[in-house]
Amino acid sequence: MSLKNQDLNDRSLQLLKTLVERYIHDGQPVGSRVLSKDSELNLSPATIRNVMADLEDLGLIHSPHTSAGRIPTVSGYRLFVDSLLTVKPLDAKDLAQISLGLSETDDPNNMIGAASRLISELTNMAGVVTIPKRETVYLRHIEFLPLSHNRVLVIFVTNEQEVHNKVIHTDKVFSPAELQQAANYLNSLYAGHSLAAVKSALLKDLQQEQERTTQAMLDALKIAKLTFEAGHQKNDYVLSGETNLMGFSELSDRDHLRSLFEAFSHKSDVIHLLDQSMKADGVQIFIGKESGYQAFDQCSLVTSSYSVNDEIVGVLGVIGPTRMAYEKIIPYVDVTAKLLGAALNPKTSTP
Amino acid sequence: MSLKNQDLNDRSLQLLKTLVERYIHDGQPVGSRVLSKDSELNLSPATIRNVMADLEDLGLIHSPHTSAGRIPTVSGYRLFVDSLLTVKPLDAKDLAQISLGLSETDDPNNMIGAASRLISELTNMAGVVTIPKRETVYLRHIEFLPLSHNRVLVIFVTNEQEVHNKVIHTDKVFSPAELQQAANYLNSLYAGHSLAAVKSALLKDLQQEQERTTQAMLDALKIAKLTFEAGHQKNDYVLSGETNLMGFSELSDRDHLRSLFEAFSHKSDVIHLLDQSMKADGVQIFIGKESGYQAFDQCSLVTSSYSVNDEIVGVLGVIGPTRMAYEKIIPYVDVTAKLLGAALNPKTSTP
DNA sequence: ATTAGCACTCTTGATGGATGAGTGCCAATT
DNA sequence: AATTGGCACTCATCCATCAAGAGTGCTAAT
Repeated sequence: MSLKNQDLNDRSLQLLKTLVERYIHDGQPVGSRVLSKDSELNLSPATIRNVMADLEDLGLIHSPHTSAGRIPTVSGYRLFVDSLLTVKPLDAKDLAQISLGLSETDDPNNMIGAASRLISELTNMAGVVTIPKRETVYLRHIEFLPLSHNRVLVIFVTNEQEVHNKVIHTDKVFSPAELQQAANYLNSLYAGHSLAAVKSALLKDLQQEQERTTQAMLDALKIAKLTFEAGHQKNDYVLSGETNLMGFSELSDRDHLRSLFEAFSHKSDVIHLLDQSMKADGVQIFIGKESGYQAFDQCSLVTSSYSVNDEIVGVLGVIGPTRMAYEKIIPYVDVTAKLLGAALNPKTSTP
Repeated sequence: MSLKNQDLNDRSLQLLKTLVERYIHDGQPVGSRVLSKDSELNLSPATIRNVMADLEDLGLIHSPHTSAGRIPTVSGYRLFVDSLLTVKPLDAKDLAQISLGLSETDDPNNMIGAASRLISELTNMAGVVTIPKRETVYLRHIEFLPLSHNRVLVIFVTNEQEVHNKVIHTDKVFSPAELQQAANYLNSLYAGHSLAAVKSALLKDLQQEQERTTQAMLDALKIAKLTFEAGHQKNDYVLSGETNLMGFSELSDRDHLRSLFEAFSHKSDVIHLLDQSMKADGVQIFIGKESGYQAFDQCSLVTSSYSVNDEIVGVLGVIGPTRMAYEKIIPYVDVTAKLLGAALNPKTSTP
């Protein structure tokens, strides 16, 4: 009745491993017979059955019905990926494909898209990459153009080459010359400073300025305040190859598939999930219900954060059915994330 | 044996109409019995059957199998929407919802997204709106920022407030001051001209300039050439509520659904389809295979172009199953397109 | 501790009415 | 000449039954 020895000896683990591998490979519940033949250990099906019963008691596998084989539970998968998995190194061809795919463009935005497409094509699942989000954003340049009435188009550039624009409503109507002057003033004052620094300086300057300087400068500061008061960092991601997910029979349930795609549209759930993996570096894995979101019950998410200049700026990942070839997917994600980080690294000047 | 009178008398048309309406309403093939009760004309099922046989000979309806009722063919639907349909006017609540939804933002891009979302929510199908594409695009302002090496970030504004940016690779390395000077020069020369005019002027000026002016001006023109030589108008659309399509049993076929969503990702097919409706104004309808694209075999597309200042700039549409409530969808699309055009119209100054 | 044997359970697929909806056609009716 | 009632016929759908096969759990033997 009581479990023998340690609850999990090497043999049970070995069997769990081949069971998971086998199930991942052909998607059928695996029974004692096949497992007996598949495993190196020469054991009869009957013995295997005993071990399987133990594994089931531990909640690592379960059988969908009496006369079917066993399939891994979430805990089973977890144990598998954490300690049993033997990762396959990437072959040279794939590596070349990734570097090639990433080197096709200069524009960071296109590069994100390319990475997402690449990882989705390599894995035949859905690829997802978050838009880079830097801790410290430097203001590089700001510019104002008048629109009708009191509306002003603001264009500002952050970091190297990230262009943002928004429309603000000012208290009064400004002439083009006034706006030009304001931009010059603000550029001289704040260019090269971090956005956070600009915001706080702005508040301080606005108070002090009130007493000692010209109306024009005051106006400039007010406009700047309107510009920066709402956060401009878009929390967003690029998704590719969603349609690949329609090919997996395990996600066949119409409603499941629908809620999955709805989650992709709403974005917020996915973003929250990706944000979690942002903290850690290295590959992270959410298996099935571990994600905590209904829609992803039948899915696994393999992610890795990517870094530019040793700062983590985003996450790259793959979404697929729980039953995926983790030993291949993990290196794909790992390498692609690293290469993406490298490709995003602004080229250092070589004189 | 021969068809009586005119091939299609009023009665057959009347019956076709109620048949289509009935089928659209509850999705079941409709038989002679129900049709007999449903239609105003007091005819026995037997008579109806004769008429139905005629309609089938004309290719307007067909039956999926011997003992089922009839369903409309593409031609049947076509005849229905072209001449039989009685369009339902929009009720006030929906109208209010549309205007409200469109008035929530200033930014044209957000407005396109809002329109797409609105039409998809109102119809419970997929909404699609093309990014406005004007015939004549005016250059308003241009600006250069140096990047590393010989790369330059170009920011230019067209029309009222459309901001574009791209990275170009110049022949030589420019200082910030040189770039500033070039921008000033180009702004004074070309601001306010149409992009087409700028492009041709550029070529001419480049030749003439070669003989008579400074190197700086020549450089400026060269940079401008790099900027404008590739088209920048993105041919794109915003899609919403795709997931609604998963709810329709007639699109149930996994592979059909998949190829539909793949078409959405590739975009090119959809764009081509939408471009076709761009030419006509008023509501256009593609039914089933009429679109010419495999993926849309089971779908209908109801579109209307929308205009700003009497110039057609884009298309708004709805994608759903062939069996949709055309009499409701058509006014939805019609009105939303008109209101979108109005909302996009730059506000005229009111002093 | 391992294994052979065996009874048992449960899915899957095939088979075969029974039911009911709907048609097509023919002869009778108006 | 158009309409209608009647009737035989065709199919899809539903449901029950049955056999085959896979896999288990338990027990007794090794």
